[in-house]
Amino acid sequence: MLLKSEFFVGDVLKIAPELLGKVLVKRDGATDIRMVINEVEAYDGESDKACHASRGRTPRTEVMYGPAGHWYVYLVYGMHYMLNIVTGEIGYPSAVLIRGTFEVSGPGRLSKALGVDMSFNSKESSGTTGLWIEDGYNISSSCKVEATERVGVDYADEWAKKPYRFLLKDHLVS
DNA sequence: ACGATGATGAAC
DNA sequence: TTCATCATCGTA
Repeated sequence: MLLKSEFFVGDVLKIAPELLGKVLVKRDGATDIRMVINEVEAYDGESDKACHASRGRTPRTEVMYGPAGHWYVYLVYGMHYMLNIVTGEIGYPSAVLIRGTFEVSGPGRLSKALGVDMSFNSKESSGTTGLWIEDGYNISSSCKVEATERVGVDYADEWAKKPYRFLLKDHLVS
C-alpha cells in the first residue's frame, strides 16, 4: 500500500525510523523496481547544523519548507544524487535521507540503481511521479533499530554527534 | 588515502 | 566572479 503524504507530516525523528522496512518503489517501464529500506538519516530544521536548511531558505532548500511527502534530491561531490523525502509541517524544513536498502547500500549507488536524478526534485512521492514508498514489513517486534551518528557531517559541531541515523539490524519478520 | 566532478552559497 | 565546501564512491 502506497504511503500517502499525510504519513510524512510530523516529527522527522519519529518518521525516519518508521521508514525502515518500508519499500521504495520505482516504476521502470512495464515493471517496478522494489527495494527494502534499511538505512535512513533525519535532518531536522534550521537549528540542525547538519541540515542544509541550517542556512535558511535558498533555492536548493526551498523544497524542504514545502509540503511533506515530496522528494528532495540534490547532487553531492559532483556525481551522486541524494534521495530525501520531505517531512513535517509546511514552513518547517526537515527531511529523511534514504541512505540504503537491503538490495543496494549507499545513497549514491541507490539513486544510480533506481535512475533517480534532479528531475524528481520537489515532485510528490506517488504513482504519477513513478517513485514512491509502500508499506512493507512490521519491524516493531523482532527487529532491532540501531541509532548512530550521521555520516559525513563532522562539520556540524554538537549536531554531528546526535543519533539521527537509523539502521535496521538482523532479519525482517513480516 | 585520495581524486573525480559540478552545484551551491558566501564572500568579495 | 571567484572560491571553498561538500549528507560519496571507486580505485589504490
